[in-house]
Amino acid sequence: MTTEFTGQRPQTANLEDPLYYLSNMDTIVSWVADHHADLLTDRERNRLSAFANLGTGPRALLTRMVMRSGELFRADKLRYPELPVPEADALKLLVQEGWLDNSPELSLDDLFRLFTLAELRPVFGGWLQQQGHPKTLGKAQMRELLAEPFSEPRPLRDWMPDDGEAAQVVQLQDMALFDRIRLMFFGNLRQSWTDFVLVELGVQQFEPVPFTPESRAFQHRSEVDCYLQMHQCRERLDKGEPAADVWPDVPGPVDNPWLTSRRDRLLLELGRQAERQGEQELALQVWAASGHREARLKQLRLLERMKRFDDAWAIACQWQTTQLSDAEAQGLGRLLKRLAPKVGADKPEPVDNPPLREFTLTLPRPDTGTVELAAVQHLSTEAAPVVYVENTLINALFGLLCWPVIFKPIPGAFFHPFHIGPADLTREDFVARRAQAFEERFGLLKTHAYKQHIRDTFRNKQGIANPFVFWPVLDEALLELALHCIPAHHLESLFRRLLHNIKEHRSGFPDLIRFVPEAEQPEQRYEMIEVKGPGDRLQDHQIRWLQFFARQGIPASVCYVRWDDDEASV
DNA sequence: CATATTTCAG
DNA sequence: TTCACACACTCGC
DNA sequence: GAGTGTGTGTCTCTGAAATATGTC
Ligand SMILES: [Mn+2]
Ligand SMILES: [Mn+2]
Repeated sequence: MTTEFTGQRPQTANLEDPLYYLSNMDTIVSWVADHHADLLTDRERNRLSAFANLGTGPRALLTRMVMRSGELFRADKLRYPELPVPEADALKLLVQEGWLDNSPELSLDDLFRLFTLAELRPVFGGWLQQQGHPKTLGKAQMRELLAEPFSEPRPLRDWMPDDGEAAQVVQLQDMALFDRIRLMFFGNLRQSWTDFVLVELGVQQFEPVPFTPESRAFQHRSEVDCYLQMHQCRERLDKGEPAADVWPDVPGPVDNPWLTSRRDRLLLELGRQAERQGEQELALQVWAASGHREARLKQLRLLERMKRFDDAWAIACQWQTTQLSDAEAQGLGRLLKRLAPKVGADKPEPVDNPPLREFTLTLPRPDTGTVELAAVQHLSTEAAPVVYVENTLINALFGLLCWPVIFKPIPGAFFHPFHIGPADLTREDFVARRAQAFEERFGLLKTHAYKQHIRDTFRNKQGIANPFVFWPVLDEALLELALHCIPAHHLESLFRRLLHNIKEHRSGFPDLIRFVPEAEQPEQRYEMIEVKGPGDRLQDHQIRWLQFFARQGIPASVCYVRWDDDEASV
């Protein structure tokens, strides 16, 4: 049986093939070798071709190990009856060919991951007893006590000299290469070999978007390196390594907008940790280097707290002259208001924000369930049903109407069969590259044809992944209510604002929507309601949507809930 | 011995 | 191994 | 009011096996 991919796209292997995982691995390896060879070093190319030339048994066993977690394995825990050769033979060959190291140095942590408590007790029991510790320690406590005196890594034989038949431990030698090809294939490190299986099981369905074999996530090796290096930095931060130690290893500015925004996010997080670790100057420096909105605001707030008002004022004024998103304008506005008196400048003109409709409900405290559900319970009637939809409804209507635009086969947007959405969805030029196509979909909103398009898409694309459609919360009844009650020109307003900044505007919608199908005024057939429990308050992006609703005449309000047994707040 | 958590497989 | 949201705590006015 | 940090549900599914941990 051939394991080559057939045709234009990588294929998922049938699960009745006991070596289905090997078939999938071969598919990825040959796809990368065919389409990304110029992004590989000579050594990497040779390694991949050596892999392809391994016998079925060793290749399958190596693949199993690559798919499992970690790089260290006990030979006695590798049991795969589907292999055509004994595991021991396959292992021996993999060691010979340099894919595995059969006597790796093991740290104490490695040892504790590889062996069970019962296996470790005989090894360290004596030593621990000599130190006066009880013999019944748990694994974590044992490791804690041993960490200091046994900090030196050593081979397994030196850890367990008494155990004549101690299990063999092997270490995978080229995990970095397998991660690299996975990254080049998927364009991210979040997806993996398991995507093939989930598709085959039918758990996940993807829109089949045609793409040319030249389509790929990376054009230059330096981009792959940059991605991998930033990923490492992120992992080190997550592990708790000091920001000052990680900062020197963050790649410098790049001219690729996608990698730039990933770098901006990394620097935002690095700055947060720096500040938490008391490194204020480092935080300022890192945030200054990040183009992320939140990084800029944090830089300014920190300067403010350090009483460097003139520095902050200068940066803020400079920033204000650029094109600001709603969120930026909101955050910057608050800062300027506070900074102005400190530097003796005139108070900035107050923005006149539209008033928001508000009302208060006093409800019995529910013994179970959230405040939103309590509000639904109270507000929902036969004639005016209320549904808890948050972001899902408007996003879904948009995703269904604009389905063909979202999955338009634009160069570079799709490059493997497992895309939830186009790779450039949150990039600056996403809409510009599809402007005409979006206008055509919006044109449908003026013709009443849109309802049928949305219904048809709902039925035809059922279950297929779409970045805007969360299928489990949608049903025919909800869809029909929404189509009946929300006027087309309201939908157009909502969708246009959504498109104006997808990343910032796809969330922040009110919790509830109330439908009043029989209302006479077509524009009064629904209302969106944000529920706020005691102690909760509107978030910035919720406020921005609510203000937008108010300006557009879209019915919305804020419902403040009080519990009727709560004396204090009466 | 019962229960929670982690890992793996498909 | 993220994202969106609620909730809890702090500070200065 | 504003900023910050934390917890929670959810993330792409389901079931089984291994093992850590707590209680008796
Ligand atoms: Mn909510
Ligand atoms: Mn709410």
